[in-house]
Amino acid sequence: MATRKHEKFVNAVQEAADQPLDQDLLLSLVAYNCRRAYLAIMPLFHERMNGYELRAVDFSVLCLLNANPNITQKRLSKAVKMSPPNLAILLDRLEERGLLLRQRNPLDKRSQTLVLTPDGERMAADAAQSVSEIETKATSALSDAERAQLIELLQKIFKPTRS
Amino acid sequence: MATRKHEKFVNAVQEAADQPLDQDLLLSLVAYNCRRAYLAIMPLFHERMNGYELRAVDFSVLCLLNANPNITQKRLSKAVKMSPPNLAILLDRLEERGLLLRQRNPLDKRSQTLVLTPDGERMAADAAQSVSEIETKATSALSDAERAQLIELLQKIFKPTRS
DNA sequence: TATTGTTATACTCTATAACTATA
DNA sequence: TATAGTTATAGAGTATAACAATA
Repeated sequence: MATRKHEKFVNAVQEAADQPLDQDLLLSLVAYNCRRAYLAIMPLFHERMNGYELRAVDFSVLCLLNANPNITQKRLSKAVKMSPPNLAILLDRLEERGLLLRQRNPLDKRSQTLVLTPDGERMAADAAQSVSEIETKATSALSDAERAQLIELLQKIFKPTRS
Repeated sequence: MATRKHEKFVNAVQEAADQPLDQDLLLSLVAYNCRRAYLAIMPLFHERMNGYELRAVDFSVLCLLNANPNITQKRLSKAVKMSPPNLAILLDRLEERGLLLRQRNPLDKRSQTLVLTPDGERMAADAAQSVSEIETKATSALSDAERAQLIELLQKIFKPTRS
């Protein structure tokens, strides 16, 4: 009967509403947990980086250029996994803000080399300090040893094993 | 002199080109490593999920509805961290494909409850099996114990500590 | 002919405002 | 009045094709 069926449905809906959400399958997947942890940290990151008007990629670029002055856009593009067209406009913005300089590569005039300006270096250092504080806060549930091990395990996934 | 300065620049560029990229700072950040590991796994995921015509979110939705039949869109929306407008069109697509059913909630006619169809359940099960295989492959550099510990450490970051 | 970087453009994702129907 | 869901739309992020300059 339709009423019988409907009664069953009402019960099922009521039970679903009372039950806590079962996420066991997703929570057993490494990728899903990586994403969740990342999404948990990033709001703190964004909040702090707003003060510098930097997005995550912008921060990555500043860090890489600070540690690797005079590399080409090509190498930077590969490092930040950003396509050359999209990197170009990111660099336009940072250059307009006086944070970096594009110079024609004297060894191969097709390419351009990148260096931070003194302002860029200062911002890279300041932002890195802030990010380090955020990291500590965001991973406060972990001991130093756990944090180190977490990073080691994550790197096993994406770092090529030299053997 | 300009030539002297230029010579220095040429040397700096040459040296930068010879040097391997220094990414130490970024690699010391948990969030960065989470993202890198995630990005390393996802291409495998996408490749396999193309066979089912499912994106990551679609897979999450199928998993959650399989484990939690008859929950409302509201609860699902929160679980997958997707805004109601965006979830609506995702559900439209899955419903059109005959994978799920939207039913008016008899206990509160403003809301709708969601259930997978038999086809939806089958696809959820098949896709979950595939994803489990991908996970094994993508994390093959880790022992079972390491994999379990990695997940535990990640969850410490985003799971609320009940204390 | 191949490569670096740019411009233009399209596509996907995500976010927000305004509406409807129920409560 | 407030809430669940939808529609419409705008914005950010990402991807691709075509071009200029150089190798």
